[in-house]
Amino acid sequence: MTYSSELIKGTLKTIVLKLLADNKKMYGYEITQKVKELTQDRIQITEGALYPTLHALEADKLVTTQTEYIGRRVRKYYSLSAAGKTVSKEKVSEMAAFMNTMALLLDLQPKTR
Amino acid sequence: MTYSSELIKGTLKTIVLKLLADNKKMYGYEITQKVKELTQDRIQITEGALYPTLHALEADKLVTTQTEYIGRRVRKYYSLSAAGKTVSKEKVSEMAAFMNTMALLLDLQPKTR
DNA sequence: TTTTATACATCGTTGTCTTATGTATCTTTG
DNA sequence: CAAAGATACATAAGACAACGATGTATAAAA
Repeated sequence: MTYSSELIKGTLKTIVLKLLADNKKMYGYEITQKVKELTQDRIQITEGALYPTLHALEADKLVTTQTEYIGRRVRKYYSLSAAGKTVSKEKVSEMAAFMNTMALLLDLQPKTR
Repeated sequence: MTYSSELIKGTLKTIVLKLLADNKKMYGYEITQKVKELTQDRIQITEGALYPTLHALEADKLVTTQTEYIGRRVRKYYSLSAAGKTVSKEKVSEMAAFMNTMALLLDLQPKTR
């Protein structure tokens, strides 16, 4: 089962930045698999969404890249820049605050209980 | 302070349905003010987003409307239909589940603590 | 009397994601 | 061994939601 994709909108960049903050370097396909695994298949990142996002992060200088070859196959690793680390933290805490507000609004038990 | 609006995307319908579940009948402007109040100005619903959403909910038969006049000014009240009540509950619990998953993914303290 | 608040509505633009498509290599399986 | 599936990148067309601007109109406050 997957969430109605509407909810996931706007969270992709945050997810990617957080994973990179935890893992030093990751490549695109690895990110999709990691998210699938961590969320027990509940969130599936499509490649059509991920790659443009990674390219945007790179254009914004939030990540740096390094290409490696596994046999003859290309693998493009992404790592957070200094700026990326800052933005990652900001995005994650913004998400946390937003979730608390939503919990309040939707009358769910708030985290501070 | 307002959240980077990206996060709010996809949650508007859920918010509206939840408010209507709690309040029997509300009109558009009232909804914008209620959300502002409940979230202490952290979430601001714009009219350009709200009215089309309300119209969509109506087209989907999730809400019924009734027009009233306050003096000479029109006010359009929205109420949940039976189907709307069901969908409201579904959307809210989907949102709750999604938030738990995101908390897990972002390594925030999960709600069950 | 002008500004602000209330109250509705639509429309063009933007941004994000989906779905589809394309290329290529490597591994597993019938 | 051939086909299918997994790994790995990428782009492009289209859908859809929300933003920001704009418009109309009434009521209240400054």
